[in-house]
Amino acid sequence: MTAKLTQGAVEALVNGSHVEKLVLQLLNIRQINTTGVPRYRLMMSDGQHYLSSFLMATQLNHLAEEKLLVPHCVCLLKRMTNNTLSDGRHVVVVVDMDVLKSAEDAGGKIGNPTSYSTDDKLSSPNKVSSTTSEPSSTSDAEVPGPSNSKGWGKGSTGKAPVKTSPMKTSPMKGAPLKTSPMKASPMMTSPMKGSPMKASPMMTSPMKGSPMKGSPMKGSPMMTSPMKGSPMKASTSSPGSVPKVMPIATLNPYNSKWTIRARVTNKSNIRNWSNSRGEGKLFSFEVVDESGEIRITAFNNEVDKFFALLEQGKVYYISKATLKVANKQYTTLKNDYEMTLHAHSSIVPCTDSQDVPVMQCDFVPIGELENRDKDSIIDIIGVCNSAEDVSRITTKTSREVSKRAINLIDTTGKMVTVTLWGEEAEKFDDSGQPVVAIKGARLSDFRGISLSALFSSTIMVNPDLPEAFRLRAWYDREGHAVDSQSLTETVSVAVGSKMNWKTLSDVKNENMGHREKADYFSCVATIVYMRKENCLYQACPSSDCNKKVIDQQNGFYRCEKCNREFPNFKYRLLLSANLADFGDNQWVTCFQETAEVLLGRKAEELGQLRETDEAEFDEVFQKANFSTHIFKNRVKLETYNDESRVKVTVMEVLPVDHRVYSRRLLSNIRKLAH
DNA sequence: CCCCCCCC
Repeated sequence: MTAKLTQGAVEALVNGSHVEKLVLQLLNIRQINTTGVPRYRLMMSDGQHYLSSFLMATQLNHLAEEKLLVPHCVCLLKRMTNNTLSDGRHVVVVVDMDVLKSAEDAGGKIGNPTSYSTDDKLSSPNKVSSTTSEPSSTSDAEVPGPSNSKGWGKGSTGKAPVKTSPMKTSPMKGAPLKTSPMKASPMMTSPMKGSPMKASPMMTSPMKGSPMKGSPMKGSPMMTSPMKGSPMKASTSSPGSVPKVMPIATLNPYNSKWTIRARVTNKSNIRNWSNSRGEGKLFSFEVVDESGEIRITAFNNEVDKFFALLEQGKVYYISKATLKVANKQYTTLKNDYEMTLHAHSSIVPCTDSQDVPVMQCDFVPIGELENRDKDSIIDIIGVCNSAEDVSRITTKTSREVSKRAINLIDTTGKMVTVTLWGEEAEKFDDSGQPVVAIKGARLSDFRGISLSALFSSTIMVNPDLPEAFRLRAWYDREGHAVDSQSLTETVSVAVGSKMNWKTLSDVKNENMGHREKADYFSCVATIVYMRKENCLYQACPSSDCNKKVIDQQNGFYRCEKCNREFPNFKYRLLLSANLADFGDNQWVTCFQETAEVLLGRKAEELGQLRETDEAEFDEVFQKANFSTHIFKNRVKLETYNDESRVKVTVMEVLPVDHRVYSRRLLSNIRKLAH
């Protein structure tokens, strides 16, 4: 049986129609880069036409790596971004896709598709007949390169000659694409309504714009794979030519004949300096293109010449500046070099600039900050759901500076506080819960985990980035209702103020619970034993009664408290557990809610499990054992039959990683232990 | 040629 392909799909894509859920047959797959994260280009057929300009988003690479995507398999394309390049060509970025039918099951090529490659509209050096039974992709050996590199394939690459075998790889990496934002936007998954900002002409590259299913915070291919050995590199070496636009990533101090076309992402104020070596004024700015980023500094005369010309967010042709090795101590940009302008430097505004990316960010999900090193420089994006008012503080060097702490949340359910300084603090407006992206913030361990903006940080409010659109949609849909757990301690965190931290030996040494009223304490401890045999009991099914029922052995259960018999009962948990910390251990009692948290299962589930699958029932306990939590406890001396002993009841169980106070406690415990 | 990155 042959699979049914979506007829006319290729034509619809080429015409820019909004299409979804296409069933297409893979005719060819090819890796288009040799280094970095692999990127695959697909040739797909709808049975009538084939098109080779499908680019697979990297999160689908596993399909290729698991050898599921082999020629003739039938695919369901669930999500795409359809990009029309400025020269009319199309690139369809496949964002989500399933393999419906293996190549084997599909039983060969379906129909006799002919080429519908839009590339054919252009003169192509390696045009291939569309009637070949095994179409090769050589008519478009490359994903289109940036800007003025219109040539396909032959002669357009630097290191490797273009071969004509269908599976050849090219040296191009993270190929930048031109895009028409208006064409791409209807296929964006994020609703444009209630978007962080009106769509601006400064659209990011389509790859950057590809929604990353499952991992919205993963960096885009652009961010992770700086373009090296791009076609543009070779183009500059053609003899007698004027300096061609070069990718920033290819600049080095040994070649002075270049022009870059780049967007200003961060422009400093003019600053004066004075030291033993002299005095003067300077400002610096950062620029980005598809390939990378670089910092540029202007001194004295160049300050006068260029400061007013350069505007943040605008694109310029820049040439004739001095490249020198960047001092990594002072820069957070991903470039080994930086630039200094001199008397002959040229900076010219560029008007056709929409293909130059806005910024290269590699956002770290807030929930992942805990795994990053203190003082590391990271990019962060989140919804600012609350913010402090601006305040003035005096630094250790007696300078006055404004500061404002803002709280960011994201889909990880975590919140982090970021401190903004100076002008950024003063002008920040948190109204409307804006999406805030910060490039180059520093991770601090102050109050647990917090972030601080630096002079070099770029703060973007409601940036025109796909991550921002996704966050906006998430926040408006559900995020606003999420009670995010803060990684940063705040005085207002109730849980912090209520915590009466004790080690288990403290509890004994201080005779806690011996007074008339119960004592409460919190500890970080590990479960070392649970009495699973008696952890469940059959309780009265009436909603507000948890009394143990007596099995009448006739299908009825009697509750003495309610003085009634019921045909059913409910399971309740009453779990005895032994907790240990580094110095001591303690038996505690966990009732229903806390036991459910520790075991990760509902009482009813566990009851069923015990009846039906004892092995899995045991597994639940195996899994929970030796887990470490924060326990909030009540301790009280209780007397049975003239025998007194301290009884500890767990009131609440909190995950260790969620509560910053535990970090402090854990650190104290570590100190004590040594 | 600068290189400050703050405060609770």
